[in-house]
Amino acid sequence: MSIDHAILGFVLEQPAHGYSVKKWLESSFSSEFGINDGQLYPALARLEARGWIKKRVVPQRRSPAKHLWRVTPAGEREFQRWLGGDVGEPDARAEGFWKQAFLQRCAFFRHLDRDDVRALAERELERATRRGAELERAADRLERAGSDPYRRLMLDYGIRYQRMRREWLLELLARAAEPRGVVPPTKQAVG
Amino acid sequence: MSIDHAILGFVLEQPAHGYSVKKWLESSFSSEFGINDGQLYPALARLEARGWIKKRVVPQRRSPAKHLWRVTPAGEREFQRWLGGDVGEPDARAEGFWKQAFLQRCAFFRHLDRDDVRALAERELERATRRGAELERAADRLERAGSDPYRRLMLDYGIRYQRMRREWLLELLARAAEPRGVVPPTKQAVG
DNA sequence: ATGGGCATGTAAGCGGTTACATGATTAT
DNA sequence: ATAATCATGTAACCGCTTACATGCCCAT
Repeated sequence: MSIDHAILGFVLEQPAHGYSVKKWLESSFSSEFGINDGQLYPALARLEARGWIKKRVVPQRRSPAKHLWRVTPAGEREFQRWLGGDVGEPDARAEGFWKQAFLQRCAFFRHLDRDDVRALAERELERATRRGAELERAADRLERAGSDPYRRLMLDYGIRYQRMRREWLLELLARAAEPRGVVPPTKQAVG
Repeated sequence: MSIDHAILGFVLEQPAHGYSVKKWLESSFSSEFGINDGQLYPALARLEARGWIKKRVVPQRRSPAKHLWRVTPAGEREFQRWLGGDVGEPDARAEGFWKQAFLQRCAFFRHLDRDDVRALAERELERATRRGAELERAADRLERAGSDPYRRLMLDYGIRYQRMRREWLLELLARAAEPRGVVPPTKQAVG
């Protein structure tokens, strides 16, 4: 579910084979954002089964044949649907990088027009604000109950985290408001 | 693996039955830090199988019998071993609340002496610093490559996150240095 | 009567990681 | 010699979530 649309987005920008998607993720961000073989190849198979991508097999002299994937029109529609749609409530227990629906989408915001980006960011900002307020209420309760200071600090971690998210979202909103923030998508085959 | 020791720690403080552990987590932090039935009861069974907890069945008039769990001496040793041991490299993709080994341990720092807490926190601080530096290098690379500003922002998210962690850890270290930060553990049966 | 609280569990599924499997090429 | 790079995949496992199952009590 989660990673599939990210892969779809990357292949949409640059028709590529599995290995190059992997390398691209690792190089363009940081090694830890790379994707796992055991997840990458099954994901490509799923996307193909759904009719969202199609492969062209390119035989190699020495290594296994490359599967050059490209996104079908149906895949492109699906990607746009996903990108503009509602993110849903964030799963507080899954705050990993690619698991964070909003952050994942952020990788493809240049394919979305400014107003949609602003709308998504503002909704996310509301969520961060609400979550922060909840945690502050919980912290007040702990404070009044005279609890263990280390447990109080655990909530403080969450409070700081949500504050950081709000600040980051405000920065994103500011950038989205700039006159020439959006770069047109490039389409080049890779590998 | 992960949640098991947290449960062990809670039961060590207050011998309790499953349902009350659940309620306790939800009430003392925030509803989202609650534990799932499908995870709680199997976890208790695992802890029992390992000989770390033992139950006393308390029949109820109207509801199913309560299983009052308490930690065995072996369980207490295991808990101390886990609490003081090395956390290991954080899994960057699992940044959820209970998945974060350091944060999880933080709930039980009052059972650890100040020096151990400081040592753990300083190691964690080093990690946050290192991760932050890595992300900043990656951001520089993106900057030089003239990449999509939204993707640059994704890395910024990580950078801000690690900065937040550093600040929080410094606060924790400051608290740990205070004269009377440590509250003696309470032991009361609950439910 | 309906839903929530109390109290215990089980089963199915999902996303993700780790390890396995293959095999030539190139760099240290 | 050894490891890393390129290039594809499969299998087993793990932690967690969701849904199911039971049943009594109390408040609305």
